[in-house]
Amino acid sequence: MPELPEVEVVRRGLERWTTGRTVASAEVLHPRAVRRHAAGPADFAGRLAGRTMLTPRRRGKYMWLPLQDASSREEPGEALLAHLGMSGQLLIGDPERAREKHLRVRVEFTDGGRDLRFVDQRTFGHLMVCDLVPDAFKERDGNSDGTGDGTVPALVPEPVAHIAADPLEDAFDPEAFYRALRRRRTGIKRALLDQSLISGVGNIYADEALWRARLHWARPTETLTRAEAARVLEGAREVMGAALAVGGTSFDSHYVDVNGDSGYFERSLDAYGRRDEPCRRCGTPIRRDVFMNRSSYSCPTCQPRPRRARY
DNA sequence: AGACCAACCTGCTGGC
DNA sequence: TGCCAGCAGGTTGGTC
Repeated sequence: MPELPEVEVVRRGLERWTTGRTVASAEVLHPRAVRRHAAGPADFAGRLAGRTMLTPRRRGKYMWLPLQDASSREEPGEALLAHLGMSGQLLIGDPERAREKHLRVRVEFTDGGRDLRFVDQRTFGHLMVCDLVPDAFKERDGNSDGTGDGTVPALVPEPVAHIAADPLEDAFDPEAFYRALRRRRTGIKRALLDQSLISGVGNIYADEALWRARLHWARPTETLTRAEAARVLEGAREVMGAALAVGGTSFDSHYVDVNGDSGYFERSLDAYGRRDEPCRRCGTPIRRDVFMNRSSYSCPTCQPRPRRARY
């Protein structure tokens, strides 16, 4: 699914509903949902039982809940890590309600209240319990990413360590991003989707950021000027911030918050999904190109194809 | 090292 | 009606 805004919507819901609650038991209904948990489903469930969930964090499209032993005050060394993939949902609700068709993992709490469910039709998403390791960006601080208490987490889950900061974190370094772009020999959209360069941006918001920056998706990264790179970054920040403010983008019932409610940003999209509809700047019909077996939407007038294109 | 693609899944839609 | 191709917001592991 879900790109940064949609994941952040879910993170905020979890913050409200799971923080400080202790797990009674976890049930894995589909082993593929925890395939990245190397020790297997039983170990996954065993590591959750008796642990207390602390304030959820997020970087890019990953989110995680630090796990504290109920009897301990020590800093958490492990976290429940979640990636929603293409169709994953984390839902909070009455534990007695019917089981969803694609329910993969269910977590019950010692207070007997609302349970936490991982529902995922396509099973590209996953959950795992993993170690927290030092954050490559920890020397930076004072962020305002809206993901917590105003400080960059000193620790991140091991699988998150290899991805870059996301553009809504203060830990994100625009100058390093620009240098990385210039070093690459690829197209700007491919670079935007590369989570090791910038995290949180997916197919929708890449197209939206490029539309705002008036750049074609196949523009070679090594030819970007500093000003153009800044425009893309600013476009990404603005569009993801605006989407977050209205609950994210929901084309269908997959992309919902922890209560199952959809966001409203679809109507504000300027490029994505608007094939043949008029560009909101110049009126030219938006075109759709196939690239990497996925769609790219752009305005032929505002975003002319570069002479030297990179795919 | 960096670039690129196929693979991993289920379900829905549109064309024939 | 059935069947099949195409499409869907992501990441990885492998090849070159």
